Amino acid sequence: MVPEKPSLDGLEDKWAARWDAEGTYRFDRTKTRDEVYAIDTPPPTVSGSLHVGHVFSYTHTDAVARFQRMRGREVFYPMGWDDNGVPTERRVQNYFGVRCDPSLPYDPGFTPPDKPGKQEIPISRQNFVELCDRLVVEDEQKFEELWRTLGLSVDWSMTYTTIGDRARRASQRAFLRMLVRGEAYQSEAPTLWDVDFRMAVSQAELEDRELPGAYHGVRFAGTNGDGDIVIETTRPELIPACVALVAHPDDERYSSRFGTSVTTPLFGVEVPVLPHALADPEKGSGIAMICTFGDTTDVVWWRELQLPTRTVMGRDGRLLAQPPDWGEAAPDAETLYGELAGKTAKQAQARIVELLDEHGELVGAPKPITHPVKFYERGDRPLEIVSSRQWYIRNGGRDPELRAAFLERGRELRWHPAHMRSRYESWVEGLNSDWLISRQRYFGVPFPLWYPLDADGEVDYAHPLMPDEARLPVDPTSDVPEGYTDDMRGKPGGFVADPDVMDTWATSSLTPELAAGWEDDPDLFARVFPMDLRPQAFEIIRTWLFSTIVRAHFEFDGLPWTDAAISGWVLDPDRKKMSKSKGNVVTPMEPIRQFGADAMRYWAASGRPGVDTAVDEGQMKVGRRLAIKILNASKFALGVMGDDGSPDSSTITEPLDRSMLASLAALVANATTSFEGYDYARALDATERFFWGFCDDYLELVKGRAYAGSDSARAALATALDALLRLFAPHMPFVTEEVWSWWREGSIHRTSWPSSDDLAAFAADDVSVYPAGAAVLGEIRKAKSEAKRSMRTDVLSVVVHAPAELRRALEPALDDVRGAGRVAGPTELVEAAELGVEVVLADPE
RNA sequence: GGGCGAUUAGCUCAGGGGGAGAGCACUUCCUUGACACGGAAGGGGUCAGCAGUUCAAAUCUGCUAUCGCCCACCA
Repeated sequence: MVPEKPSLDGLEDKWAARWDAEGTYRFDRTKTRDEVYAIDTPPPTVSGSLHVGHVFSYTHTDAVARFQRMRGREVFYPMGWDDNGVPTERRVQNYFGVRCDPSLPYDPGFTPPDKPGKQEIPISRQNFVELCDRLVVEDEQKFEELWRTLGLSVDWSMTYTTIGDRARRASQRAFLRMLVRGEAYQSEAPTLWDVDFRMAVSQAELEDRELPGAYHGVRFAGTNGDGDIVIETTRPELIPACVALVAHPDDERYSSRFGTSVTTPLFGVEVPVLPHALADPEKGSGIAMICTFGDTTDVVWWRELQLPTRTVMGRDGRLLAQPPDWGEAAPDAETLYGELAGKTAKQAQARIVELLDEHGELVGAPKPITHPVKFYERGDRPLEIVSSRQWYIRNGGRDPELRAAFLERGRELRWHPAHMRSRYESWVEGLNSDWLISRQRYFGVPFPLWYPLDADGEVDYAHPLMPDEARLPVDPTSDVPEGYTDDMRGKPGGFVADPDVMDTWATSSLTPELAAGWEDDPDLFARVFPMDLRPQAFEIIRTWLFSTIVRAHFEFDGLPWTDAAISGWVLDPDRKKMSKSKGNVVTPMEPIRQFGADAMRYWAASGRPGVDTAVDEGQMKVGRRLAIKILNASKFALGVMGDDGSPDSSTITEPLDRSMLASLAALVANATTSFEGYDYARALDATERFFWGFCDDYLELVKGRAYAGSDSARAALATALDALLRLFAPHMPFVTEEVWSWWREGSIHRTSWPSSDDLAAFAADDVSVYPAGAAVLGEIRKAKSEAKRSMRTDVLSVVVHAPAELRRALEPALDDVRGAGRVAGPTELVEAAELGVEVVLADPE
């Protein structure tokens, strides 16, 4: 039933509801692995705001999903919600005005105030987690509404979260198995530490920021009559933590001093002068002080030169109240240290520079520089390095053989676009430590471990108590290890819980296992794992993609998927990266309402795989225009072709019709190849190009014959419309479904992708009739346009000058050209080297 | 410092050894029986620069410049 005046209005709501009611995208779990196409959907961070970036990359994946579904694969397309981790924790704090205090007991009757007060209310860990759960549900609904409006073909009965029972169970089970196999281990070691979050941070969460600083020249006095050595440091406040000086072994300025010692300024602590290849003669004065710990190089030196530890930096970012163990020191060392104790790094630096100056130990004026400083990606202050006990997962950072294995996994994986692999490789090659997975947070998956206490109440970390897998998930702060009772918690001879939670990536790295029902649903798991596709953005290759490979490699000795499709960034209209802090984030619902979901998807699909793409309302308008064109062209085709739902290809006899279908066959082959290579954009581009030509030229050429009742024209229109709607369906699911419903049964999204086989009867035909007819018609239009006349103007005569080949191609289409061009008089074909058309128009009335 | 990508019309971008392309914007015209939420036609480019390979280079190779991103050891 074709409407009088087709419209895009309301299509999103109408079809989203229908698809939901009819289960159009429901996963059929009777299918076996070889019939399934499984997608490891990125679970969006629900505490984040809705963002056009979401629309962009999820549309790409959805187009691929729809293509695969039409190709006959049963698409496993679940949706996850990432509600685990620091962003959610922060959001809950701000939203409810609360703060987690794990020492408090659970209050079952606690309700947060309507509006957050000025003072954060301290609540127990369990109360905090409950508020997280509550907020997350609200956020998930907003995302689901967006995805449904956008037309994502996910099976909404197959959702998962990264903090729910299943996720905690899977994370804990995976961790325990790694612990047993020796792939996870704990270690007391210097760790990058965020002093505001009071949390250890992994290499993958670091970013460098350029900060202003200054080289301070500082004098170290020689011992045994040696001269002074002047070092340059950007962190003079760490002088009390100095354990040695170090210079390059070949540096002649210092080679005579190796093996001697100097004393630190102010504190008079004797430290050795040592050679090490990592010291850069070009930097500063070429000799550096090693502190425990100012930077990661200090850690290397400290470890390789086996230096003592003199800790001054506290976990709160302030200098410790007590000085470190210096052994021999200047008489007033402790007094001087007292000037620094309790100060932040910045405050301590200002004070120690004054002290150095007063004591004449400062050489020259500080020289301002800017230098890269390591930050936690969400943090506000530079990271410090503190020694702490943490859990690690081996990732090849300290093991060349394992590193090679992960590089090999990266080569097994098919990357789209291919060059994205180099980001993976450079990351893996640059790893310098194992993956630190413990976080000193409250909201997350707890480590499922307890530690025994000996008779003196000392914790025995070397012999963690593990729960049986059947008990998972556990919360060790409320659950009790086998063989103990709750009243033994914290008592000598009893036990204590591991206080930490896992890094959010320790759970996210299991999304394929989680979505597939690992161990919880073995039947489903066998049908969908390992998966086909991981779609994701390039900036989390080092985290999400790599860590997912690590987990599957250890647990299943294989890749978690065969293909990775890496999307680019969405930039704001001025091509700046969008970020909350810049305030240039474009929210997606408004433009979807304004232009329509298909138009929004069109914009997204026009962004090439892996290429950064700017938000462009112009492209959305073009998409809208295309959607409207599909409605109107379909209306026309259906209007003239009768109710022929299944055209008989044997009636298509006209060379023009056959020629058009021959080029359509080529288009189908092209779009199919593009989609198979995950290039949705190229598929759409080719289809769109064909379609506009089809509307401008073929529909005009065939119009007269179709009105006159030509069986060939009608069947060709039906064949072409059928195929074109299918080709557009992955990109523009709403408008194609709407048109499909005018003349076909069922959903277009459960029909098959057009194949070259469908058009095989025409594929061998001469494609040149159609373009020849179109070219001459174009010349006639041009003549009318240049004469500033209406396209309705009658043509008195036409002389076509053309080479023989073109004339031969044109001949069978001539009647249609004459009809479409309103040529009333004679048409003559003349030999010429190039196409030229003489057109004589009727006089204006 | 190492790596990846980009540089094509005013703008946004395709293309990838043999005619320089699309959309937007711009100009002119057309209310025609699918479409004014239209349509037709047109103007506009030293394909960043230099060198090389080739019968032929926007395209392949090398170098340079500029931009973006990733990585790297904060003295």
